[in-house]
Amino acid sequence: MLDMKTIRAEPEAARRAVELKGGDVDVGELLALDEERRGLLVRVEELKARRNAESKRIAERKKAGEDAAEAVAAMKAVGEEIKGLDAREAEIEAAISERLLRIPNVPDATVPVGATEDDNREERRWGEPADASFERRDHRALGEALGLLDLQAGARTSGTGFYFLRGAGARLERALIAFMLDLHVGEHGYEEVSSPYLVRPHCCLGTGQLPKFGDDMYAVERDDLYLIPTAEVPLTNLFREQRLTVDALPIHVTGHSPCFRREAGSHGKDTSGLQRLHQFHKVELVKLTHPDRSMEALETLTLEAETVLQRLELHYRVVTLCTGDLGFASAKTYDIEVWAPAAGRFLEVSSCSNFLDFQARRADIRFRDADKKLRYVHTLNGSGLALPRLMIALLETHQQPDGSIRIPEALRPHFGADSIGG
RNA sequence: GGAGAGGUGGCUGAGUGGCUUAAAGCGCCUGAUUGCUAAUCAGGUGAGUCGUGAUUAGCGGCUCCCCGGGUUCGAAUCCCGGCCUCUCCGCCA
Repeated sequence: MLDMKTIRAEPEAARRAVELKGGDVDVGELLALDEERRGLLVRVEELKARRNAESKRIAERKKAGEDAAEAVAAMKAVGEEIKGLDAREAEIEAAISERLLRIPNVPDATVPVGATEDDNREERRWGEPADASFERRDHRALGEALGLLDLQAGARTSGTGFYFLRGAGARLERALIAFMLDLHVGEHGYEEVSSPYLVRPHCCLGTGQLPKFGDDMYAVERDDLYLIPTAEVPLTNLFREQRLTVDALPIHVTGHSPCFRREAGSHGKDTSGLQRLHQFHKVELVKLTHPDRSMEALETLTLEAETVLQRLELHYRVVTLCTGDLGFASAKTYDIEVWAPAAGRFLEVSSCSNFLDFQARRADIRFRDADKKLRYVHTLNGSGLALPRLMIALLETHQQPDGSIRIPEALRPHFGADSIGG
């Protein structure tokens, strides 16, 4: 969340964030509430100062054996007045924080202004689209022909949006997860973390899924837990309420988890096959950095995610999300989109974001800087990468004219073979 | 699920209504001293917020001892409710 002091000093930034990201908070009203609260504070704190001083005098007088009944009665009245003002102040404060939690993060100055994904800015492309020397089958046809994928069975057990992988399909998923984790741990210096998949509500508040996006998550109401929509939630909250030392930064953690998403309201759009699912696997990258270094950390984070695609010999591009497409908590986001030859389009496999101190403020993650001051860290995360769409691209790109799938060199040690169906 | 114990600053840990302005220790910072990455001594060292002020200073107030209520002139301390942690038992992959 944004700091009330910052909003007070620069209300235009908050207004801009609300407007560009389609928020529903009235910043003017928020400022008025803040004004009222501060006025109230001045009054009530003055009363409390009087009460404190007078109570001390009462204690002294009682010790000296003097009568203090009159002062006690007067302070009783002051106490009542304080109670009333305190209650009013608490009400206003609750109204303020409710609004603060719903104000989105301010887009970074380098983020293109725009409404939809059409306004995103392409930064670069890597590799070439697969050659068109033969008719490419899509991942559904390939998955069916090779016995890798069973969507009908997923629908029967759990509904649409769930899938079974079988045989080499399941093995491919496992190999990709292991490959990515080994890459990030071995070459990019991340600590591997295995985390809970169910979390308490305050964790979702910390990373920004709550209060605005509760409908997007599966809730286990009986136990007041949410199924994680991404490992970002536990991996970031691993550090909640921590006081880190400056030399502990940057912190790099990676982990694999299933991700659960209700995808409410997104039916019918690009949902074919493995494109959009209620449950999928993902390897996540999370960084905590010094505030001065988060923007450069976003660049390396994105490159680290890109490395996965390069090693897997997959064509991709990187785009900067425009203001309207930018997530609630993010100040700047790069999407990595992999080319799916049969689908004939780029599929998002990673979203790399810098949240600045937006999440750190909510989750209360601070560090002691060189000057001994406590400051909020900056948090970043990115997929490294999401499995189903990665598998779509891999199957469709590396299919051979004979119907088999070539396993890219880098993946073979983990997969244990150089092709599927070859 | 049952029984018990407990939640106090960066950490350990005292504190059963006003002498707490939270002891002491550790850690950290500054200085002194000793001819050498150590020892000793002295001093300092929490967070949030409001006001004032101001090149991020300084000064003053208020709040904060898990959270929320209550009692009281006054609560870390007493009462009620909740959350969490630990130990043992039970159950269990």
